Order: sequence, then C-alpha cells, then structure tokens
Amino acid sequence: MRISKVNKMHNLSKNQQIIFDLIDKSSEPLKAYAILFNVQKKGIKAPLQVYRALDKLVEIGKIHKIESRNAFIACQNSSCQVAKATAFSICEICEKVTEISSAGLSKYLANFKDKDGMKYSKYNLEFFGLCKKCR
Amino acid sequence: MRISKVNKMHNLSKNQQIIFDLIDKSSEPLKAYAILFNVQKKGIKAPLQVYRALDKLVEIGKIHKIESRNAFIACQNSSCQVAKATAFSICEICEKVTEISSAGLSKYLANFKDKDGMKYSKYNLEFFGLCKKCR
DNA sequence: TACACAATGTTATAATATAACATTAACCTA
DNA sequence: TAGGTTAATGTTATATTATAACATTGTGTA
Repeated sequence: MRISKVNKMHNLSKNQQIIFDLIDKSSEPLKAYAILFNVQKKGIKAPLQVYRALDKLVEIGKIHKIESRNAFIACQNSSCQVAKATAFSICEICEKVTEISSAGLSKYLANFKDKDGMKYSKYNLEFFGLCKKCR
Repeated sequence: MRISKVNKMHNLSKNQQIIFDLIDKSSEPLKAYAILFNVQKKGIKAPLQVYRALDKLVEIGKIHKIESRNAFIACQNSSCQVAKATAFSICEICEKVTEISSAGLSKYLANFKDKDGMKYSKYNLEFFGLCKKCR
C-alpha cells in the first residue's frame, strides 16, 4: 500500500532512526555530543550528522529541545505531530524533565492574546521546581 | 543613610553596570560575544568577565535570558525583582522580543499544578509568531 | 585592623553549533 | 524506466557559546 502525499508518514532515515531510538529509550534528556558519543559505533562520526538528524526530528515533532538545558527528549505526547506547543517541568536538583500534557494549559496558552490582541502560533514553556523525590 | 541588609539595593559593580547599561539601551536582545565586543573599549576584555556580570544580572532580575536565542534583554517590568516568572513574545522574522506582563497569564502560570498536584517555583515561557510589522 | 565575601583579571579550554562543498539515496512523474 | 528533483549523507573545517582554574583586588562589616 502506497502512502499518500497528504497523509505521508515521517519515515525516518537511517541516521534519524538511530538517533531517535537512542533518545526515545533514554530516561533523561540527551545532549548532542552525548548522542554523538553513543552513536559512533553505528557509523555516525560527525557533529553535523547528529545536528541534522536532531533538526529534522524536532521539525516533525518526534523530539523536543529543552532550551534551558540544550538537550533533547522524545515527545511523550502521542498526538503531538509538530513541535508547536510544548511545556515541560524540570527538577532543579535531579534534572528530571517531564513533558506536561494538560488540556487546560494548552488551551489557555493557545488562546492567549497579548496587550495588542496578538495571538501566537507557537510556544515553549519550561517550569522549574523540585520533583517529588527531591523535595 | 545606610542601606539596611534586608532592603539592600543591588548596587551594581563596575562591570555589571557597564554591561547592564549596554543591554538596557539596546532595542534588541544582545548576545554575550556582541556585548564583549561592545565593552572592550571600556576595559572588559574576556568572555568570562561578561558571563559573570550576566549571571549576576540574571540572578537579581535586572536582565533575562532568552533561552531560544542565547541572548539577553533588560527586564521591562519595573516590579520584577527576581528572574522567576518570565514570558516573552518573539517574532520569527525580525526577531523582535517583547516581555509580556499580563496579570492573568502570570497568575495562571504561578498557580498551575501538574497531574500530580505539583506547583512550580519558577517558569519561562516563550511565544513565537509574527509581530505587527512582519505580518 | 582584619576577616569574609564579592568581584575582577587572565589564560586556557570545554561544549555547543554551523558553513561549505561533494556525494549518494529516495521519490516522483512523464 | 529514465531523468529530474529533493532529501539525506559524508567530511573537513570553523564559528559560537560557555566554563575551569587560579591569582588578585575591592568592599563591607565585626
């Protein structure tokens, strides 16, 4: 069965798949050079190969970048197709990161208008605090 | 009149003041090495001098870091003493950044609880879209 | 004065990310 | 299925962002 253009799946390329698998099975966000180190045995030798795969994976929403940490985490939200509305909680002690999926929050932010009545197409929110274990 | 310990003002040091002034008069967020270039004539020669001043200024809430851009902007919100609750709008074309001060938004986020009932002490929110001019 | 702490100065280096260019693979369509 | 198009890859070099380590100086206060 052919995949139609409209519903086109994001079939990952070789490098993209290797890097996604690594991030997906990681229990914590991974940094680009940690990824590089881990995939060198699979033939990915250069930073640029990693960054290109990361860029694509972010673009299609399979992973997200935690901006305050320069690290990447797999999308936890099965319905998230594009990286356009993301929220995370970050523990300042153990650095555990969790993707927040709250219908209320995302609705509130998607509808938020600034003073000029401006709405935004995209957002990223990072909460900081202490996780249950670290309190 | 002496300044009491409790109400201590943040008297900026020489380097902190130089760097704050530069950021404060800038119409756009500044990157660390752009700052370095600009203050070399004032005797600040090394990246570390810049980063140390930036760290302190962020800590006391005089400036904020725009995480997605690795750039720094002066706090627009006169009541903001600490960098614990920040929100910005970022134009994806002209890169104009504005600090959002919305009582509704900050109240909503300050009171936001995740699925486990967890509240957070701090957050950073970045909205992306097109500014008035760029639409 | 002298103690404590914050800030500075300096050199070196670590960590994060992109430029530029050549090549190969995958996909579509005529 | 040939040929054009785009995405992905490989590779070397380099740009950008940030911190380590250590010595010194300034500042407030007991």
